[in-house]
Amino acid sequence: MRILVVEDDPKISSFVKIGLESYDCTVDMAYDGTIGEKFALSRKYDVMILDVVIPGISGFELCKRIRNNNILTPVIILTSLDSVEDKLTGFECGADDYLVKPFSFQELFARIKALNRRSKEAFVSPVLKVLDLELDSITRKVRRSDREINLTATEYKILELLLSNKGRVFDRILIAEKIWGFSFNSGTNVIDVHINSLRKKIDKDFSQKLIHTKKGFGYVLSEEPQT
Amino acid sequence: MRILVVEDDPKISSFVKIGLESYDCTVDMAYDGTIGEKFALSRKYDVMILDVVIPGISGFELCKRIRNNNILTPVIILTSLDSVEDKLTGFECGADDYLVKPFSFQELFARIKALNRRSKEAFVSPVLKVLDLELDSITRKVRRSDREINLTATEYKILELLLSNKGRVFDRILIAEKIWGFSFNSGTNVIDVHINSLRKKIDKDFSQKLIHTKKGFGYVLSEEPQT
DNA sequence: CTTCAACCACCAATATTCTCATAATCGTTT
DNA sequence: AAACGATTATGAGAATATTGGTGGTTGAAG
Repeated sequence: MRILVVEDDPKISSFVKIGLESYDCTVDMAYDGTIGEKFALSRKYDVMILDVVIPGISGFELCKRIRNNNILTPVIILTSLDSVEDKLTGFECGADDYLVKPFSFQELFARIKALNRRSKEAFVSPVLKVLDLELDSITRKVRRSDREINLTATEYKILELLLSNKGRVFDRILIAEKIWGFSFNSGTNVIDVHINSLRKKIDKDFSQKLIHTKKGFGYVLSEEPQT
Repeated sequence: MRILVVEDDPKISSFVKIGLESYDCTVDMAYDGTIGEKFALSRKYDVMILDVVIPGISGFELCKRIRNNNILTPVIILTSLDSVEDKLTGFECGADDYLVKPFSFQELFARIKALNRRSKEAFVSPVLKVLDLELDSITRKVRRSDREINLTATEYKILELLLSNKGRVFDRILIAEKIWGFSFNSGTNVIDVHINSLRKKIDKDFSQKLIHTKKGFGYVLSEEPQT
């Protein structure tokens, strides 16, 4: 994890730097706002930690400029300014969190992780999970209620598609495009057959069905019982 | 914005509820953890605010269960437990923020906005909406006043057409072209029949009608009662 | 040679779409 | 205001489309 710290107090900055590095983070330090801005705009970070009262431009101003440059990296304001007004200002400038000094390093790190979890999470999760159905894209294993299920390649691909877009309705053309790479419309019911065998393996023995038919449209994977 | 508040202290919960509602938020309240869980798992919120020390299951446990159910809604822990250990526990349970009582409502709301700003980015589901009627083209779900409505393929297509051109009058030939792909004029009243069944599902139980007839022309979807 | 995944063709069950006959409504003219 | 014709609404059932499921064929891998 790469982190930018903009802070002029050498004690605090080294305290933070050392702490973060002990958790395998790469830390860039800036001791004033102007230098901080150069870092912030030129490199990509996972999180930025900004003090407010620093030489050059203030942390608030810096945060604003970062957002004006369309950089969405999570920002934590870390400052001794503890009034509600200052906190509101911080959030208005586009900060994601505001932590008042003195602070516990553990709390700072927990907040960093929380922010980071959120920005990563949406993208890659090795295990897709809906209810008690799990698909591990690393080991390619599928389980329902901890019972392992053996899927063929095509079944797996279809399930992965539906599972990673839970709630989204796929029509047959779309499924064909995603699985076979081209759109052949109809003349065949391959998809129906594969869906059928998927259902046998995944839904048959469970009262809570996961694969639903949207008649006239296609199929969805959803935890809600079909309407 | 729809918010769940799980809090047993009536003073705090009404304080929060009134505050949020003055900012146009819809607030659901739960006074203990078990009821809170039911709400959290059955409805969709933009943010959930959890106290820790509540009857039934604790806020920490509740947060864990929410995450185990793959619900990514931002969670703020709001509690008087102010030790670093408790904070760490909160974040470990999957919370996004942790605010200690006593707190300023303004700060709480700023944190809600900050979380919401970020979680909105990832989640864009194009929803057509007129008044309390919503059509989600990804999940193909249609709701009126949060009540889910089941439409057939043709009904859905017609509604989508009207909804995405709210206020525009479509004559039958135009509707036929858009839905069936070619213009067959008259000799049939299929469209009337489908409009009729659409109305039964969408307008029948509501005093505010949305589908209107322009005699001699065709149909419009509009929120204004027609002249 | 055997096995198994992938695909295809078909049937029965079910849901949807459409036709048609009739009732209700609207606009216009008397 | 009443009456008329044109237009639209509606219910029922017939016609059609969609889908779940089964069994069989192909072709590739071991």
